[in-house]
Amino acid sequence: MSKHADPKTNVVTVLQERGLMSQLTESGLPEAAAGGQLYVYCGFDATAPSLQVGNLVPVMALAHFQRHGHRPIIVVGGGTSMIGDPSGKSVERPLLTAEQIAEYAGRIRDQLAGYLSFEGPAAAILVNNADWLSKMTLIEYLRDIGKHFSVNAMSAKESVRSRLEDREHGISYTEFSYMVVQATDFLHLNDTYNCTVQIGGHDQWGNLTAGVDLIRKAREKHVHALTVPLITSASGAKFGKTAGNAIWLDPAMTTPYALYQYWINIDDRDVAHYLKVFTFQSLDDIATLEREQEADPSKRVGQRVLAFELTKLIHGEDTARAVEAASRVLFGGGVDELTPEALMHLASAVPTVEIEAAALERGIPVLDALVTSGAQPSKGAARRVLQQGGLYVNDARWSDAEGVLTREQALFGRAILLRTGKNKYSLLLAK
RNA sequence: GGGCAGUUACCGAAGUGGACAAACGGGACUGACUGUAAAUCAGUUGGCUUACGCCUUCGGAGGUUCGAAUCCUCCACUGCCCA
Repeated sequence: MSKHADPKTNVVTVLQERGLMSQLTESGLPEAAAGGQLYVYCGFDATAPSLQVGNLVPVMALAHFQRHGHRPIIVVGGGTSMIGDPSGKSVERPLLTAEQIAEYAGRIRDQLAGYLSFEGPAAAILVNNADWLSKMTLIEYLRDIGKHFSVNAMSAKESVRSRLEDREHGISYTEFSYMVVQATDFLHLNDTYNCTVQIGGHDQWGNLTAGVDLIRKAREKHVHALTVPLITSASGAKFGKTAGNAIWLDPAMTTPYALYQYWINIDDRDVAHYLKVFTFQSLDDIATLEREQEADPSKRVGQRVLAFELTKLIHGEDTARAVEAASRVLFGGGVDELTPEALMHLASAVPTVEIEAAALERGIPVLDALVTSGAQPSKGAARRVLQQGGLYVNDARWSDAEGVLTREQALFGRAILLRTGKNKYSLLLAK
């Protein structure tokens, strides 16, 4: 696997080859990239305490830029998050305090540590747009920025137009201004760092070009905008979600085990595509994996590499090995192969609930166990699953709703492995 | 400020006094088939209960009624039109 890009290859070509490019302004970015170090920026919302896997697409694009010697700038949207992008449908925007944003910024930095280097000649820079947006006066904003925007042009942008036509929601003046504010960011970064490239999601195109236009009008400079594609899945399921919940990069919000499992379960048809987009594996290596995958799809070689690499990038190699091992026990040999050491690995990977040894001695009603372990939201739901034949205790189907779990079932005298459905595990562990 | 329309479960959307825990679709869950895949088929999808059943829910608060998601009053929010 080639970790470092061939510096002679143009970064734009690389992005294209890997399916990381959707739209690009016709402003000569490939030539500019070949001509020397560029500052490339991408903004991230600060409304959630963590990035999610969907955010990794622009992150990968930034990482490729950095590996070609360019400097990434991460903008935490402390200011813009308070306004709300009209392309997001949610109306309510939490007003975050400066402390919260600072905390989120720190987390984002940690989460990106596996992707971007914050040291060296191409060190990534992390800034908060509240630092400059909150200092701007209304008069300055209207005179220096607003003057360059035509309402007619703004109204024509997809993000605004769709809301104007939407009888249900409409659009507030605040949200309407979003693109102007984002363009202000670009202008500021251009003034401060001579930043000339902005990256964003496909739906950000209108906002990115607003910045390009502003810099052209206000500074008579030509800068670049590039969007990464919206990642889709072959089955039509939303990318980056399971059961409607986002896959977060924060291990407290999505466990590394769950993250690993998410990638292991990727549809065959998407594997090669995702390997290109989300890993740094060489295209040759990916082609090899693709051939192996075709020869024997049931081995999931592609998914295994995808899951391992992603877990490693996000949580580090040790964690990746641990969750890989845990997954191998659960979906390979099963409980028969479980050793006391492997059990400890499982406990750190699978959702685990500690119980009193005495409670286990007395016996725990199985339905209660399902609820306390968090495997099911209510006893009714637990009963339903059981009646449908979806409950397994230590990998053996369990059909007695009145049943009680005792030390007799416990592995090594202290652990009971619960499973609902095909692959949702949880562990009860006596102290 | 005035007028009109709307707010139903995870989402969309029916329901306009009793047969409503609330149609239908999507999503999700479970099973069969499989490879921890896809597709397909079947079932499930408010809480408690072995069950009879009981309890809570149709934007919020009151009211009318034997009985309210449905009628009335006030309030909040959203959209459209007028000023």
